[in-house]
Amino acid sequence: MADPPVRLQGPAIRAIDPWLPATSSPGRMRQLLSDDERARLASIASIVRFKKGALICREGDGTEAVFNITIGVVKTYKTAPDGSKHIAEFLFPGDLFGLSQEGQYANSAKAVTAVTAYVLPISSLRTHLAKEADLAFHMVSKLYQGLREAQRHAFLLANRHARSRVLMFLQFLERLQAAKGEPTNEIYLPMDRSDIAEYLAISPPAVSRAFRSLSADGIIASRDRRHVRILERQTLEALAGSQKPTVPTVR
Amino acid sequence: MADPPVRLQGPAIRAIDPWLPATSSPGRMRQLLSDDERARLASIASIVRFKKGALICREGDGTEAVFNITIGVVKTYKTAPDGSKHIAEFLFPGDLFGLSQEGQYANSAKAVTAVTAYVLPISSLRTHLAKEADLAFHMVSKLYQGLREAQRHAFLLANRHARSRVLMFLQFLERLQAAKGEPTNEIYLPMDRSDIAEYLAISPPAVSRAFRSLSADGIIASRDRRHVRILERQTLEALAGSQKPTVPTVR
DNA sequence: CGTTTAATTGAGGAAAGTCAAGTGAAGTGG
DNA sequence: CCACTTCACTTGACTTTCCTCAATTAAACG
Repeated sequence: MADPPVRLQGPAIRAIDPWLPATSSPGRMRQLLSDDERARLASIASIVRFKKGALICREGDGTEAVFNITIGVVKTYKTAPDGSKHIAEFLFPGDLFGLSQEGQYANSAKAVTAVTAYVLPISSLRTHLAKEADLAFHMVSKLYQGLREAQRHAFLLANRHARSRVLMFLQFLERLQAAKGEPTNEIYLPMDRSDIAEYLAISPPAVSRAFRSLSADGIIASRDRRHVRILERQTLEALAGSQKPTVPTVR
Repeated sequence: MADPPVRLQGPAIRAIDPWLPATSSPGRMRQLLSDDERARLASIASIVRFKKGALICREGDGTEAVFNITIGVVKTYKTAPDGSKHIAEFLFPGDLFGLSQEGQYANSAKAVTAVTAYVLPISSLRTHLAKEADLAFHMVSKLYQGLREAQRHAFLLANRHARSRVLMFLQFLERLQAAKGEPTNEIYLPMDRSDIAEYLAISPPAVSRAFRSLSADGIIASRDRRHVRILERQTLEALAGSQKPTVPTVR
C-alpha cells in the first residue's frame, strides 16, 4: 500500500479542510485526539483486517461498531432501487465510518485496498461519550444528520435526469413537512425556481420542463408555482431512485 | 410564512433522517435538546430577524456566530470562481448553520423567506461545549469535516462536465497526499476507474475520455493508470471550478 | 394599472450515456 | 518463465438529454 508506517498506539482521527487547495498550506492534516484520548479509546477498541474487495458492512444492517481506518482505503456507497450504486465517500487512514442515527448503517462499506482498522463497539463508545459529554452528543447527532443530508444531496446530483432530481427534491420537502406534522397531500415549495435549479444543478428551463413533463405524465399536479400534489406515488418513488427517466410501464 | 407557531423558549435543534421515506413513519422530527439544555443555550443567545433575500453571512468571512432558525427558510451556497453559485443546503426551523472549522464561514447564507433565528456567539458556545465535553468537541469537528466533504462532493457533482469532475477529484486526492506529507508531484489513485466513475457519477467511458482529453491538452500526464502528474496547475485550478469544459486560452 | 422580475417555451448545438467491440494489463497455472 | 485466462480499461458509433440563448408569457410589486 502507499500508506506510510503507522505507530499503532490507538485510534487516530484526522481532519483536513475539504475546501482548502492542496498547495496553499501543506501538511494541514490534524490529529484531533490527544494521546490520552487515544489511549482511552484503545481500551475499548480492537483491530480488524479486511482483504481488498471485502464487504465491511451493509446498509440497513444494525450498527454494532464504528470503524477507524489505520491502513488502506474504504468506500461507502448506497445501492439504488434499480441496483445502481452511488459512492458516498472514499475513506482514508484517520477517517471514521459506520456511524448511524437510527441504529442502522447508512451506507455499505467495502475495502478498496487491503484495510486495517480499529473497531469501536458502539455501546462502549456511547458510554464513553456520555461520560464526557451530553449536549455535545446531541450536537454530534445534528452534525451527522447534516452530513447525511449532504450525502443525499450528492446522491440527488448523481442522477443525470432532471425529472428524477426534481422528484427527489419533492420527496425531500415532503419529508420535512411530514416531520413537522403538516399534511403532505400538497407540498409547499418555499423557494423560487432558480433556487431549485441551483440546488439541483440544472438550468431553470430544465426545472420548468421537468415539472411540465411530470404533470403531463400525471405523476404530479401543481395548483400554482408553489404548491405541488403527488398523484402517482408509486411512479414517483420508482423514478426518484432510478437512473432511467421514465418507468417501464409500472402497473 | 407556512411555519407553525413556535414557542420561543430557546434554541431548538431538530433532526430527521434524510434517507427515510416521508410516508413510512410520519412526525419523526426529533428535538435533540432537553428543555434544560435549551434554557442554558438561551442564556447566551439573542434573536435576529432577516428580511427575505437578506444576506446573512458571506463565505470566507470570520465566523462570529452560529445561527439556529426559528422561522423561515435559509439557503447556504458557495460561489464558484466563475461566479456561478452552488446551493449546499436549504435550512428550515430547527436547523443550525454558520459552523466553521478554521474560523471562517464555509458557505454564504441568504434568507429565502423572512427569517427569525437565534444567534449563538461562537465564543460563548465553545466555552459551553468545553465545559460539557472535550472528546465530544473533537468528534464534532470530525463530523463537521465529513459534512463539508459531502458538500464538496455535491459541489463536484453539480458540475456538468466530466473533465471538471475528474480535475476536482484529482485535487481531492492531491490534498490528501499533501496532508499526509507525501510528495504531490505525482498523484496516486488507489481506486479503479469504475470506482472513480461512480464517485463522479459519470460512466467509465466518460472517465476514460476525460483523462485522455486532459492528457491531450497537456493539463495532466499519467505514468500509468494509477499515477497522474499535474502539468498545468493554473489551467487545472481554473477548470476544476468552472462550468466551462475548456478554459478560454489561459496564458 | 404600469413596471419590474420570475417563469415558461422554442430551436439548435454540445456533452455525456449506451452498447458493443477491441486492447491492454494482471493474475494463474503449467 | 511463459502462455493462457480473465478482468479492467479504452475506443468508436449512435442516441438521449440537457444547456444556451432568445422571445414570450405570467406573476409580483409599488
